[in-house]
Amino acid sequence: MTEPVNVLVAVAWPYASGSRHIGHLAGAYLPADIFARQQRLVGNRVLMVSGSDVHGTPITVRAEAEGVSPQDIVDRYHSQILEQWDRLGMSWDLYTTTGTDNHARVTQDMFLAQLENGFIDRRVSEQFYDPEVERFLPDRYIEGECPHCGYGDARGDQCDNCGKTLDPIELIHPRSKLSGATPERRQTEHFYYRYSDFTDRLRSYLDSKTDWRPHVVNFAKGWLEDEGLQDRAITRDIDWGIDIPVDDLGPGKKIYVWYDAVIGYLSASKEWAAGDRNPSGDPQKWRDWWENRDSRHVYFIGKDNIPFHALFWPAQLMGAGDLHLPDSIPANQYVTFKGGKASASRGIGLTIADALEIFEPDALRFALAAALPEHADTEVSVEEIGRRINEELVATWGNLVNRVLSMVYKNCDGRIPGTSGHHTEDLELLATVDAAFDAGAAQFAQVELKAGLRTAMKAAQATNGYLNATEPWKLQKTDAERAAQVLHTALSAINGVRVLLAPYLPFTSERLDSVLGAPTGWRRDPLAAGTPIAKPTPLFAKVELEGAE
RNA sequence: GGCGACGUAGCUCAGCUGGUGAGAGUGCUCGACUCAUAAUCGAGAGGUCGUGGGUUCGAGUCCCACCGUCGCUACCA
Repeated sequence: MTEPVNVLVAVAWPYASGSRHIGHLAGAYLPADIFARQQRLVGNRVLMVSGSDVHGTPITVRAEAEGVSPQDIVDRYHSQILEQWDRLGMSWDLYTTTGTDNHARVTQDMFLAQLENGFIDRRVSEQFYDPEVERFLPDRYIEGECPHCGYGDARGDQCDNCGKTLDPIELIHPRSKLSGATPERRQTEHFYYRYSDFTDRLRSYLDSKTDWRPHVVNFAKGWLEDEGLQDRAITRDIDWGIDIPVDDLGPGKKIYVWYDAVIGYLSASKEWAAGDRNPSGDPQKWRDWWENRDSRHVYFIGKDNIPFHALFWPAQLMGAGDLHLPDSIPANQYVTFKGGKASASRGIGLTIADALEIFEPDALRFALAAALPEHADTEVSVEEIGRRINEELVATWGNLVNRVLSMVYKNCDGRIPGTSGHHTEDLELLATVDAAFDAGAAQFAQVELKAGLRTAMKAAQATNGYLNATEPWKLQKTDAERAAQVLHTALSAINGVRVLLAPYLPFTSERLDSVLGAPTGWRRDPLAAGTPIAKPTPLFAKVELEGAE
């Protein structure tokens, strides 16, 4: 085997406002968890981090609408998200929030380093201001009449009716979404990050990423094509956010979300190192991932997040010092429902909570993993998820385990039989399963998780075929010794397949530990003959889908 | 408007740097089997690879145009 590598599995930070839907799950969280689990089995040192993004205008607006504090909103959704991760089997090394003191400190340190290095400066600009609620307004909080189509409720950034991109200045009869007041223009001073200084470095950085998915690298390069990256303000007139570590601008200003959110990958790594979950106890352990050229950083995000992770975040890292840049950003496309992008706020598709009401966690993970939008938008529906579970997961894998365990239980005194040698067909089956580990490892290295699942399922199908060919239920009557050999072989194959599937199906794979023992790595372990087995029960129940959805 | 991705069997999708008769899963038909959650295994039917041009000895795979779908368009993150 190759030397263990330090792998950072960095997962997009969900916004702690509103419910997550299964598009988010299939887009980022589930593939991250599958990948992380497989990498741990391979023997790599995995650090999988993420957390809830607690800053941003929408949270403050929602808080005001409900008459509670932003922290109340954050607490509500963060705990809801945590509970769902638990039910889904997400194997975080740390899932934190951007609301910690640690995150504020790391963000401020990075800000100061970039300021010191000359990549942050101050500029004055004009912004829209709502005099009634005394707050500066993001573009999309200004509404008015669209100058192109006359639609009355166009937002300041875009008209939902004709789809044209707008500048709030263009709106006819602009009004604040918060109060309805007519916005005023006021001057305000902010810190800007000089992203434009990094255009050339980013260009060669992206040019070196020849193995990235085409849609990711093309999209990122598209931003650099013309005049390169633009500098962006990284502070805001807002009172909910991280304090600016220098007081040059006066009160009422904070660091803005999208500058600090990506820093969460680093701050969470430091929080992990300093905490109880770091087995080494060394608070400097984060350096093994961030200050190590041989580590590998893989970012799991949806395609809407590509600019932030392929451009802005690398530029921030470059400006802060010698920290490890993203090695791979296997951004997924979208899961669609009836042709539309999943969106919890628009009521399209299923929320994670809805899905967990209908499907058991492993079955849901299986169905979504089989439909990951790795290369193109992928259509899913409740019926399709149910079909995948019943026709593929239950029929091929669940039934295989059940039929073999049932025969072993009945015919072998309830214990794993030993074996007195193998026939050619036995060895062929085991060789097929073992070969799947090599094929699967190659697919995981490319983060082709859908293909990895197919590889595992093919091994399961080969085992079903082996049973139909050898017919141990007949041998039992004529040649019990050979029947035991066959069952031993089939169970050994299952022992391999369950490891191949373990990244996808953590709960049910673990249920087999009592019979097969815990996996020791990305391989098929030998069986422990004589291990008693209980009367088998199916790993998965079929889903009953009544009528049309 | 600009940019990007996608458009391949009924359905959901693979097809890498162009090269023997276009694939998988599922569904459908037929057959085998009955240990197993009416599950399994085998065989078969089923496709103008969006449309029209072009490059090439040869294109699903490269180029152009068009049609359709989706997304992004920098103050949602």
